[in-house]
Amino acid sequence: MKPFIKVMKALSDPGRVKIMKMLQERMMCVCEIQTALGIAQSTASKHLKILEDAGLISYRKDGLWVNYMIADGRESPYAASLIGHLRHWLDDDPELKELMARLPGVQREIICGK
Amino acid sequence: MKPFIKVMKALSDPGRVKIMKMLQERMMCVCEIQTALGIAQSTASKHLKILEDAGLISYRKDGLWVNYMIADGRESPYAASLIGHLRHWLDDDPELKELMARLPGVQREIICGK
DNA sequence: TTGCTATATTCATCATCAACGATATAGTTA
DNA sequence: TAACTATATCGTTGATGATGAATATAGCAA
Repeated sequence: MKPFIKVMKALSDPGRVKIMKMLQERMMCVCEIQTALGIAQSTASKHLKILEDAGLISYRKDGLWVNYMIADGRESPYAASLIGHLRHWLDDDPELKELMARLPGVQREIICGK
Repeated sequence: MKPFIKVMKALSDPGRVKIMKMLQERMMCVCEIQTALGIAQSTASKHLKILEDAGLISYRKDGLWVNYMIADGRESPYAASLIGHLRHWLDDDPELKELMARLPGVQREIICGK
């Protein structure tokens, strides 16, 4: 029961759903996600941890950066199923569409390296 | 986005997931659900309202009783999809198995009509 | 080593939610 | 009509969760 509840809870927050939709497009580091959503760095980091605990995303370290990406779903069948649905679910949501349109302009080189 | 979040939130509570699994077996009135889960009547009623708001269950009044049942899913594609998955998900969960085993003994005639 | 940078963690605050008891409502029966 | 019963709603309390500022950690560079 617990793994299932974890996945549901993780996807019960609009900010985390937005992160999933963005990662569906490409992998991102924390500062990119923070900037795209306009939230504090600690908030972004915590959301990512919750998604990762649920088996919905994974990460790979690259020097100082941490690249987050959609998980392969091997860790949880519930996560795997929801990941699949989220590939098309909410595609018509106006707020998400606007976010996705802004996504190409969100690049770590511009944001972090000042 | 909001309807999706509603479905996820509704299924983020173990008690409500248990209600879904029980209703999958047969329709039930509030006092049966209350007894099966060992919770207060007001708590059961509130859980049912949350599930109904999410489009996961519906009800039919029968005199003084209110029979709750799994929704047909026409109200929300997210609800419809999760309802489908929940037909087999969590079937191996020990706590749920024990609950389902007790279900046949939970009958409104025995509980309510004292 | 020392500094610099991206991320993680801690802490405090505020909001949301689950729980129960008490009360209100709706429908039945006498 | 007046009781009785199943359910819904109202208040309140305690727990959980989201947020941001501050601090700690990890890794690169000089």
